[in-house]
Amino acid sequence: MVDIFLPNGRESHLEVSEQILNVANKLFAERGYEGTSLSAIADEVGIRKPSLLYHYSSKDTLRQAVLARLMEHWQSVLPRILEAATSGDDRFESLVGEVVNFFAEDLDRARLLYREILDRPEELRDQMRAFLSPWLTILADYIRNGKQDGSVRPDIDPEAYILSVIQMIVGGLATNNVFGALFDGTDAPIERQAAELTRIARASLFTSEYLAKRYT
Amino acid sequence: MVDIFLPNGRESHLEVSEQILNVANKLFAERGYEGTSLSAIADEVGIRKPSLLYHYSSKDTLRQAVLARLMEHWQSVLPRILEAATSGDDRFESLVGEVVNFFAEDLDRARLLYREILDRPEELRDQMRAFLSPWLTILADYIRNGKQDGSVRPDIDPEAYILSVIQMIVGGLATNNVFGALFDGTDAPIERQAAELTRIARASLFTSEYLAKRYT
DNA sequence: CCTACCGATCGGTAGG
DNA sequence: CCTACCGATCGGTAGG
Repeated sequence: MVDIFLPNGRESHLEVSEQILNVANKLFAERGYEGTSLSAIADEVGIRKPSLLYHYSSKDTLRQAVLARLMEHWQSVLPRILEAATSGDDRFESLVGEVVNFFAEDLDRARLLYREILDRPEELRDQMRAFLSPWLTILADYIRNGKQDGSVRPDIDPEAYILSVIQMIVGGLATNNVFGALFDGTDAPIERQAAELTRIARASLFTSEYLAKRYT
Repeated sequence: MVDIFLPNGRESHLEVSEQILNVANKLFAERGYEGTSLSAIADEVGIRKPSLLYHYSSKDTLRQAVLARLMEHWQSVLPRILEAATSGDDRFESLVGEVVNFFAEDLDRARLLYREILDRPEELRDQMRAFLSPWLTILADYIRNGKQDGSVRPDIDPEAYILSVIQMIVGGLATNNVFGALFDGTDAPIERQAAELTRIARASLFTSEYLAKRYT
């Protein structure tokens, strides 16, 4: 824990093990796990590969640490997200907005998560179950209640809807630099895509009667 | 071009270069480009690595050939898709259905495409522009017309909507084995997810007035 | 935190 | 289509 200028030019006031985590997160997201060497990570941190292996005893250990930190971060914002979903005036916008913000504020989160899903589906399926199931159930029940009182469309498939919307948000942001580049203009495609994602999620959830009452 | 039993047990009646393409497509989709060695591909085909390099002079050449074949295949079904989009009675279902079918009939297509987008965004952005722009323009105009006659929701962002739906379909199918496993039951999650994706796309596009007239 | 080093595997070539 | 082989790089270890 020293304040020095690193070879890469950035001043550091972070523990080395945390710097390693940050660099690994970035490179794994950009180039993938198999496409990133331990030397490349060590270089960008400003240490040698054996020094890296002192902090994380293997490449797989480092990968798990990066993924675990993402999941912990996600869990730390979960209470706020769930509160947004079940109270307040514009709860739907708040809910989707919180999820969008979490991934939009660091697109590498979306890219890393998507890569892990493609690389290790069995492991991620278990992780997603652990970190998503609690509020998947809550939200699905919430949607079913909405069907009863007529605010939610009757032909919706609650679980499939929620998972599709999550996937649409994460995937849409992870691929924003490709799909967003197909827009006419060249300006601010993230906000534009995020806005349309929110609109799609809202319009496909609520009945027009409810929307007319709420949003006019 | 001989009919023999390969070491891997599958009878072959394909040109070797086509077998290589098939195996490479599968392994690139499953493990990624960096996670797949030329030896692994050659082994599964039943030849040696230098023989593979006779057909494709480098690993990158092979990657480009795999991607090119996917794009050509996509272009070959494009006319049918565009026809479905602009004629017939239930044109919307046909359009989305064709896109869903293309990727659902071989999930490795979706996985490969998504991996390429993450691995090489600049290259894929150009490819997507070439293979998507022609009908992105057509469909966007079509949606704008729908705004005029009241069949399409006025607050839609045509380009962002189309690209979001494409991403939702490709991403939803590429990650189906992970997200689909979170459903209650264990049966047929692809059809269930595909059905909900179609519903979301439809409900977020049309006005309720138009849907009431069309689907009752 | 480092230097020095390990066996294994990588993409690719020579030559037939 | 093969065997034999190349330099480079991989993840990881020994030892300080």
